[in-house]
Amino acid sequence: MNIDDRIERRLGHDTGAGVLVDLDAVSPVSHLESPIGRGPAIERLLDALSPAFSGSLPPSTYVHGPKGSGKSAVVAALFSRLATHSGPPRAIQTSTRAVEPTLPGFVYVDARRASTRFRLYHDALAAVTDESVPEHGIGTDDLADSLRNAIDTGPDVVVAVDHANEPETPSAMTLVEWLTDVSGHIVPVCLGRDPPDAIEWRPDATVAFARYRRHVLVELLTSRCSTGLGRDALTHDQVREIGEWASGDAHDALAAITGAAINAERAGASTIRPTDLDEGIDRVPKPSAALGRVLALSESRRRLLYELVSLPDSERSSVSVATETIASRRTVDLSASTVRRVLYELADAELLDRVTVQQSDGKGRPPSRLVPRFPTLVYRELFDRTSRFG
DNA sequence: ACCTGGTCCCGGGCTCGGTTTT
DNA sequence: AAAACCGAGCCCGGGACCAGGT
Repeated sequence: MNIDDRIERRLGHDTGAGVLVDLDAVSPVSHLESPIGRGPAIERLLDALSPAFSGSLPPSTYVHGPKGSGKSAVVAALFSRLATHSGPPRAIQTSTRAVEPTLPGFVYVDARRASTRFRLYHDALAAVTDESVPEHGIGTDDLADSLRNAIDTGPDVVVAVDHANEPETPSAMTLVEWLTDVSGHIVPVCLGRDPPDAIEWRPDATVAFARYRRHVLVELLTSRCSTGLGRDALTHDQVREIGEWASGDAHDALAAITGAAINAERAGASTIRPTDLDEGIDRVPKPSAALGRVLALSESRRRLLYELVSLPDSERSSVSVATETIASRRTVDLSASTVRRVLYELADAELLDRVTVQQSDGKGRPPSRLVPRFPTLVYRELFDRTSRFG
């Protein structure tokens, strides 16, 4: 038993009696195999894809709706299930008897991790072949050729690309062009927050997601808490309070609950106390960026944000002060000038807010305070947990 | 005029798969 | 077969320049 395990045990992580039993079960960044309360939306998606079940190609489709409305959860779960029903990869294709019409392949990729042509082709190819795909050292066009070969020799492929039109991801239009440039046998399905008339791309079909209705969100939260938290860690009234506060955004609601549970856990409490809940809610800014966006950043940027949210307010009072202290940290190996540039980039990407302070000491343009725009408590915990293993 | 904060851009170097040479 | 080399994408560093204040 190593030291971390011992500490974990003292923290009650593996006793089963703790407040936070399974972080993944309540975390806003993990999705269930069977999403809760989105039956009608799943039906509408299946309606749109229905030509695939009778042997023809489904239309290109744009799935849209606000943050935390279940788009990713539903499409990821649905595509992963559909993939098990579509014909197995080419090798066995010839020996299978076609009892039912051959379904196209179904592939889900996340534009947050595949924001360049190279990465998009890489992830799509990795999903349709068993062979390993090089991460570096090969040209984008070579990768496109490999993808074309893989697709044109088998059944058509429906590729869902999640998180289009975010600050650090390409537009749906661009993603679709990248895919259709490779092969005419790819049907694109894009997911995004912008309404259909606000984007350039003209899909054949659209599927809209609405915010969770209050009682559906409460049902969702109750279900996830039942597996993720200790028994009676959260009262029904508390769940309702969160549901009320989150106004239909499952991401924010789960982030608040997870934060509250982390807080209670650290304090050694046996249930989530009102102060824990307040703290959990307090550490989810509104509006909040999706935690998944932060986690998709490169290692160096995640490290930088971790250091930033760990700073006391006084050291975040201006970009230059924050730059100086972060750059001097031993765990950060970026130069001060890069830290500064990245902080401005993150603010531009709306992961940080720059709040200009009006204090007239000194000359020059007044500095601005940096305020994180994502769930900081949960972020710190997730960062701590993942960085524990090298 | 002067100062500091903020934006934008690009050259260079790093890593790593593929290719050529030894 | 091994080693040297090449070129791909991507990240870092930093400088030029613009914006907004005294």
